[in-house]
Amino acid sequence: MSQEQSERMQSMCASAKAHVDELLVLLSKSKMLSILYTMNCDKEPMRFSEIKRRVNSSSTTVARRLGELEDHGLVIRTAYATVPATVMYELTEDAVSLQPSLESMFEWVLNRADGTV
Amino acid sequence: MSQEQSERMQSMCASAKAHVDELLVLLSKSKMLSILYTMNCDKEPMRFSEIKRRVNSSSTTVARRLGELEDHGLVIRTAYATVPATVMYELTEDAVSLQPSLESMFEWVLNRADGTV
DNA sequence: TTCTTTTGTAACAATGTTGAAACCTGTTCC
DNA sequence: GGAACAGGTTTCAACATTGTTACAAAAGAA
Repeated sequence: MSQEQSERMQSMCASAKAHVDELLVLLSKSKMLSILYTMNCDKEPMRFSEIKRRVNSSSTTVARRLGELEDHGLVIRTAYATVPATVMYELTEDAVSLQPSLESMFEWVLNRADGTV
Repeated sequence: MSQEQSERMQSMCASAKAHVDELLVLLSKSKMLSILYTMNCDKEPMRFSEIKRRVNSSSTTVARRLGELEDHGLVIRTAYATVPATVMYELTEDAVSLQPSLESMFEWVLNRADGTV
């Protein structure tokens, strides 16, 4: 960790620490990293069913995660009045700026998984 | 995500996918990211009590996480026969190679937490 | 002898999380 | 009218996770 970073941690007030914790809890929820990773694959907005299919989880969980991401301003939900319904999800700029870290994290995970096979 | 990366994902066999999932579940456990981040602060081995103090969690949880990390070859535990007991934990090379991603992830989290204060 | 310390573990009650199943909406097709 | 579709929500029972408390070991200090 950088010197600058650890200094920032130490000088943080209680409310900032709470926000850091909140974000870490958010990112640590089940399927959260997979959802973010998946949504960055195609840079385009993605449908609910497509996300669900790719991360291989229940509607309930996917809906919960997407809701949490929306609450935190990390995804934007857009509903179209088609029949049947079409809803698109896309990452906000803030979320996109997290992607490089996430990508190299997945790179590490993929390498590690290869090794264990 | 890189073209290469998404190709790798798609061509993965079931067992590799299971390993990826397992690693993601591991990294998503509570306090896990904090522990890895903290242990990278000082590049030196760290005592149990120091880790516990810094991530602000119960002995039980910290012990569980460190055990899981050890099981996955991400930390090395060394016990010294002092009285009272001294036990040092340090990151393995594999874990150290994850740190750049983790650092930039925390950088993002810190920036985001700053903004919300 | 009893207290103290570090580093845990075991048991357990409380709490949190999950997915399955049922249900809902709105519109088009038969 | 009834089915079908996407995209959910609600409910709920099963399951997972958490922290608290109690305990242990080992040896030096009081």
